[in-house]
Amino acid sequence: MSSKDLYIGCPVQHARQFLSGKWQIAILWHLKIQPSRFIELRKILPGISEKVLTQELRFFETSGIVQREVLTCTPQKVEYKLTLQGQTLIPVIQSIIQWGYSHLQEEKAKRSMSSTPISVIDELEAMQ
Amino acid sequence: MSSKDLYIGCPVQHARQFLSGKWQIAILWHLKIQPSRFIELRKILPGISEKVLTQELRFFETSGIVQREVLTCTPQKVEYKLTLQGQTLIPVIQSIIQWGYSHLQEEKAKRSMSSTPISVIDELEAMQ
DNA sequence: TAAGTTAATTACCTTTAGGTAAGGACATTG
DNA sequence: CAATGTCCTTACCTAAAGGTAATTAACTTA
Repeated sequence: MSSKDLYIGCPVQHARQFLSGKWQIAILWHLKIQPSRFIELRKILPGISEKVLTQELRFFETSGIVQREVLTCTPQKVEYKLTLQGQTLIPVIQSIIQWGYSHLQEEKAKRSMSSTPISVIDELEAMQ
Repeated sequence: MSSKDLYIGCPVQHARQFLSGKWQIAILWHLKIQPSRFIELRKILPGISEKVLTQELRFFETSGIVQREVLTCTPQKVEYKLTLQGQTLIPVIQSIIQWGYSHLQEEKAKRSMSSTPISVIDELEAMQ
């Protein structure tokens, strides 16, 4: 039994398939901003490997979240875009990103209130 | 550099620390429903190991998401509950679970429309 | 005092996720 | 026809996540 099938019936584990991967949210978020080609996604997500990018695109495709479209033009292009189902994930992703952003801001605010200079904290972080 | 520190500054990766673990959403969701003891969480989350449960509780504690409280009563009790910061995650988690639930329903609807009897599909799934 | 309960911790292991690097298929351009 | 660009696939490896099981410490109950 593969991990993808492990949690048939649990909403949490079901949703997790689409949101917990390192690059999944970033991929879907960018496809919401605009339908994109393979190469564009690779550029906009610095650090992602081609293996994982195709892997996730295939998974989203077979799950009905993303639609793959081969454009007959020159040079050859393959465009990926969200399906209607995929678009239902956008508000969820939006709330995740919004929370991440706010929580980061709060952390920064807390640090700048402390007596330790920010520069020192940043240095310490960089050393790790 | 640990994976927890890898993405300082990126809202997506920051939020992912709290939501992508196998049991994280389930733990927080239950703590929203009610403050709980270690043993209660273990019971309500069948399959979670004690190791992972303490691990996540420690992480949430040091992140300011969950508050640990030792109750001076007999028998000894340790209660975990969401902090104010932790409560800000609840709408996010709610939208994730809601989506998971709806998407599961859609999948079921699709399967029952197909010509293959559900029983056969279920058998095939069980075989994996 | 022995046994049980609660809340852990730890060492060890397996599984999964993700990264690296090589290469292939197909088309276009020079 | 060689070189280049796009969109992959594959084999192999490392690192991270998670599970198992033994153990502990503090306390309680019989």
